[in-house]
Amino acid sequence: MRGDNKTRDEIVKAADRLFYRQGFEHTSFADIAAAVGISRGNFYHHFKAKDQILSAVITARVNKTQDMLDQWARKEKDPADRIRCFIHILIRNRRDIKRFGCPVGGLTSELAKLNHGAQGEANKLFSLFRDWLAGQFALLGHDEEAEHLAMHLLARSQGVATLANAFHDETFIRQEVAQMCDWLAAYTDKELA
Amino acid sequence: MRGDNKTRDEIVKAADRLFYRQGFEHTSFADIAAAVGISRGNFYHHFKAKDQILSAVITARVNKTQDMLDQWARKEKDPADRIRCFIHILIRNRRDIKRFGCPVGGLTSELAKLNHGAQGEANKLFSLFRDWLAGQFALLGHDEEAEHLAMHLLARSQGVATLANAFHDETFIRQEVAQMCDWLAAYTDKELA
DNA sequence: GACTAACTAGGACGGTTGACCTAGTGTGAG
DNA sequence: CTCACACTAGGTCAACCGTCCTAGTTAGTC
Repeated sequence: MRGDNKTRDEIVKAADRLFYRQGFEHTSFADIAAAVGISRGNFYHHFKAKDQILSAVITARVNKTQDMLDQWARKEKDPADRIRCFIHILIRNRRDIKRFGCPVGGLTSELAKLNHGAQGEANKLFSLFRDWLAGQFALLGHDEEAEHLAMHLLARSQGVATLANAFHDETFIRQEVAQMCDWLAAYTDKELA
Repeated sequence: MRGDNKTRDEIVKAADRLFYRQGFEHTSFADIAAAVGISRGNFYHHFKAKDQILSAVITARVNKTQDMLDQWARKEKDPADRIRCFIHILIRNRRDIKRFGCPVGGLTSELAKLNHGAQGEANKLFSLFRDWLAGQFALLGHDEEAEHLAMHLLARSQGVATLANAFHDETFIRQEVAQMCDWLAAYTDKELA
């Protein structure tokens, strides 16, 4: 099969999953190879080094995230509903979050500790959410504080994920999501008034 | 020197620092030995395995944290002021948080990904803060919701640390600390009213 | 059917890791 | 003084890591 990226895609998919569950450094080529069902030495035909797999994983996550944000913007016309879509990721992914934490925060923190060159790339994931959220808050008439509101919401989601993971507690996620929605309502009521 | 734990204490101190800055797995015996200025093979007289160094580090952190909480309780009589002490750790440690994130959350997340046996031990750090904060909220007359208020505050601090680290932003810490104090004031005003 | 290039398998490499061992040093108790 | 033991230095070990290499297979093109 000429130019077929099936194997490459499967490597990225397996690496994505393993990086999330075990962390980047703790995941070896042997782990990924076993998950995909291919030989170890085969990697270097698709990727020159492990860092390139990381780059591919991050790129895939960025694209997937962008698609998700676009979809929310298409589906929901009210910016407040769009923001609620973001908040509810915590509910939708609660099982994984409880077991493995937040994929974005986890990778970012690890790369920061490794002082890895791909830190900037990984941060694009956070920036993507931040800028999109800020855009929605601006649409709600909070231009001045839009970016800070976005950062605030991002931070709260992040903290909820970390603690839900530490305490293996799903209930806490539901409680905090409800509170975040209340918090959001206080900002949307202004529009109605 | 019989029974002198000086070297042992220095190993724990250096390991503590390096685990925070580089992560547990990414820190090797060679790193710690270089930091302390001793030989590699020397470790096994003080610790049987790397995991025992981790245990010692966690125990040291737990004791240090307990002392800090006791000190706050001794110094401040108003529970609200005590909680403000907690919130202001973010300000006091802003430099390190910006560069290395939260020591508690970072270690907990890493051990969770490694599925390491010391997860429970590390979580004691979180529990310590949670229970102490819950105690203060109870003193403020919020018995029923004390634990959730404690978890809420813990989550927000955690999120702030993660994002400050990701975006290398100290200003964000100050903004969020101010907001957390405002949030706290809403709960203390009830007492005054 | 022959040629080319994409793709795969699996072994070999240098380097690093945690762990272990042994020979040696220094100090305090008797 | 001398013996015992806490302590240290540094080498060795197997296991694992990311990387690289080569031989073999498959599949499109002419």
